[in-house]
Amino acid sequence: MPELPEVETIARGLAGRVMGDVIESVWLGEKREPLKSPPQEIAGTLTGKRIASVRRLGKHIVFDLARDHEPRPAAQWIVHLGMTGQMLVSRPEVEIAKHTHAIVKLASGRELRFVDPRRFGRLSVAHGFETSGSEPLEISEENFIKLFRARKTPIKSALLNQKLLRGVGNIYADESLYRAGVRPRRRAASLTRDELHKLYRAVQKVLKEAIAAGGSSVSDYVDADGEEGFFQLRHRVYGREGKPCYKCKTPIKRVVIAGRSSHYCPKCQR
DNA sequence: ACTATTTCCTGGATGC
DNA sequence: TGCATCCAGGAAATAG
Repeated sequence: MPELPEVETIARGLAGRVMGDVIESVWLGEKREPLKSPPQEIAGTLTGKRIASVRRLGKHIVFDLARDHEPRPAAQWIVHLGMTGQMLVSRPEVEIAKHTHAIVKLASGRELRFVDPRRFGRLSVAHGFETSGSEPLEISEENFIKLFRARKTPIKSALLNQKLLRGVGNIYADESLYRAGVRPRRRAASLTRDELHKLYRAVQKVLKEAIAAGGSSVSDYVDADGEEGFFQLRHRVYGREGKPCYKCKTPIKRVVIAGRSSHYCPKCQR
């Protein structure tokens, strides 16, 4: 499931392959769920535009679209991959995968294909796209600590709240809390300054390491080249229910918090 | 202004 | 083997 490190990896891969290319035409499938903007608006905004840049914002992929010969982007194509979404660069002769919801033909002859079996992903267009929340790799420690002050919700839920931090999902929330030694059910406001300091460092460390590893490949995540990441090999708690903690051998516990499976070591995390 | 719960989706795993 | 049921979860919608 693509979170910040996976989306960063994908956006970088896409930038290297389609930046500067021009969109010739757009095909959108029958299903309406994957579209957040009306289909004519998406097709109309994309067609004829040059892809000036591709970047990540939270868990979104942002394609900056410019009119030919104009340096400033006139619009953005926003892609959220949801859980099972993939954005692939394909040659036109490659067979169209099941659950392909959009095909964008490029002047270079290749195609951008959006494939998403579960249809939790979303496509939209925008002008001056913004999202709420802070980038976890850019926020200052002082502002990070302020985010959680006076919040009654479990720290795990607060980490997943995109209006606070954007880009942290279930895997990296669990991995960060383990490294910070904090139990996921703790009320956010109950964390001490020292625990918040450790959590700040842990979130940044985990995200940076995961980006360096090309993300975590669980379920069907692959990057723009169809390559898997390998950070899943370094997960210390996520997906390790019942297995021994790497530090103390205590079996890792799994509980459900706000409908999300949450993994932690009952001895190392307090 | 927050917080908690429900809903959307399909493929893979599980159970009988 | 076949069929039914459950589960994964990001974010929006709904309810409190």
